Amino acid sequence: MAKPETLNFYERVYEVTRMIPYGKVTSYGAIAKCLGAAGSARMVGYAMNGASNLEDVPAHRVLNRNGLLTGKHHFKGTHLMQQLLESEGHTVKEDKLQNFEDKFWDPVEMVGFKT
DNA sequence: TTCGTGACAACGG
DNA sequence: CCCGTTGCCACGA
Repeated sequence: MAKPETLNFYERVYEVTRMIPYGKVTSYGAIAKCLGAAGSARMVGYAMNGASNLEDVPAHRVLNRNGLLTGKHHFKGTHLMQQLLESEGHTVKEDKLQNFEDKFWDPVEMVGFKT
């Protein structure tokens, strides 16, 4: 008997990722924590794997806790993710987002979306 | 159901 | 800051 919530796990990630404001970024752990699955940060990225094709889901705004563009290799273009971030006013150096903490957007403080 | 995998995170050195 | 190891949980076969 699988829980219905687990089935929405991917949708959860997509929704949170979609609501990421322009010029902001977040981490997998933050999203996972926002969903109530703090220990499932890996699943967030796993879910994003299918989202990388969805333009509705700005997966390029999702980085690891260190601000590294860990998933850039999964995008259509090798450096597409970095260019997208730079296009939004960010600064990327060696696959690493500069001033990451300043641009970090915590979804937990936005959890009040309540569907 | 079990096994293996993974765009992470946290800890120790 | 970098490096290696461990834990985490959902998904696919």
